[in-house]
Amino acid sequence: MVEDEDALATLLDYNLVKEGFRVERAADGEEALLRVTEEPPDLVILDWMLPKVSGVEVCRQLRAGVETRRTPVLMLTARGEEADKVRGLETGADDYVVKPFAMSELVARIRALLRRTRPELMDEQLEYADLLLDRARHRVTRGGADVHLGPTEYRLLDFLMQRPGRVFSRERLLDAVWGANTYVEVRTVDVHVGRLRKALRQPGTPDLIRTVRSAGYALDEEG
Amino acid sequence: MVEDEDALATLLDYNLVKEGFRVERAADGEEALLRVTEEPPDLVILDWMLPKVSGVEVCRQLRAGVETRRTPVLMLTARGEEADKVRGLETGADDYVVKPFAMSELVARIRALLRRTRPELMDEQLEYADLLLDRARHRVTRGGADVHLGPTEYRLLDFLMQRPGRVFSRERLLDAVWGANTYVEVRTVDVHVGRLRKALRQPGTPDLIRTVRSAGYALDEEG
DNA sequence: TACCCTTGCCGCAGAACTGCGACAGCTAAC
DNA sequence: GTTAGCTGTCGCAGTTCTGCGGCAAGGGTA
Repeated sequence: MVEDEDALATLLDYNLVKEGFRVERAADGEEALLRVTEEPPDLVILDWMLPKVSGVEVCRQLRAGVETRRTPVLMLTARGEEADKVRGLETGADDYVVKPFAMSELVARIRALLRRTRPELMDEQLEYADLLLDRARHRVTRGGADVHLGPTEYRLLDFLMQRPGRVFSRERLLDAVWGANTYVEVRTVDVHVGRLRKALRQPGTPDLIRTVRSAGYALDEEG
Repeated sequence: MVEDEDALATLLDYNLVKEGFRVERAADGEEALLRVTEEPPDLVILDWMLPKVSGVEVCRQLRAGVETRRTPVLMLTARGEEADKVRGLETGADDYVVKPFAMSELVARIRALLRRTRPELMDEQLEYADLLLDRARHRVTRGGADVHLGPTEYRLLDFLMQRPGRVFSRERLLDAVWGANTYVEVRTVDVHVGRLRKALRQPGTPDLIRTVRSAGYALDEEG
């Protein structure tokens, strides 16, 4: 999200996180361009009016970059404020929302955009080994058998299943699963990993969570 | 990092270390120039305003030195404080950040700069001979076979693989792998090199670590 | 060849790290 | 108001990892 107005940024962040998105904010166009190459996001929400580098310019540069060419961009504009131009989408944005807007509309448009451009992100099902996580039904099964998880364990597993094999530090997991601004003891991650393990445990099947000493955890067989 | 203000220096140190960087601090320009030739860093963070020798002058001298000519420099400036000059980059800095800044921006810029100048430092995978170190997965394989390493051996190998063939003194390895401010017996390096050797050892394959008598060790096939 | 410096490696005690059970506070539903 | 289900912490125990002393072997030199 590229938004210079703090109040709106906070509001967006709060609501999007609630909707299950992970949000990174840049306060101006310059920072945005930098961070985008640093860690390419799945979608960019871009305010039209920005300090330093305008939203339009940011968009243009995103379209010019090899890495970022296909990153979907959703523009935020004030009513009347060049709305027609944006409507023409000559800026290269994939969609736009006119301020003030209903949060539900924004979320709907984000979802639509992601579904169009990155269908795999919106997958209703995540799969790894004999694990299956059904987002729509909010259900997890292992080898066909139902697995009951608490909300936190569910989110933890969802996150791990997005990038199997990759090791995440406890801090990273806290950010991703608990949210960036939560004050929670780091070791708590251990406990929830433990609970997840226990819930997934079935006789004769291997532990799918690998502990990497002094580094973190990964969804991965064989340790 | 060259920064005279203790509070800021501490803050930077804390955050950069948290991001996985190794940080050395010099409190003024004179000390900076001394330390830089002594042990060339991968990147220099340089405050514009410094006692004794100004940041600009330090930068100029860095550019003049043979060893340090290509070292990336990131300048810290206060708003307005000659910001335009810096922007023009006539100082020779590769990038700059205006105080006050968000830590995330600084980190992003550091990463971007390093990726540009020293891509091998940021690689996700390091490779040498039949050795493969996957940073994301935190896994090491030799000839396809998994190798189990303790945390220290892992870091040691990571460091050696960044510059294969180059010889590092025990002191240098202590700094790089254990951290700058650790009090550890120098000979301890021997022990960990030994353990690393043992872990990497496989029947029929050569020892990839070369001992250079009275100098140190290198990742290198015996020659 | 004899001597001195350097390195490899073994074994150990202490430190560090992780898994797990226990527990109290909290929330939401009944 | 009660209860069942979750959460976040703590403390403990078991395991792994570390750093170091010591000694023998290896290398280089006079």
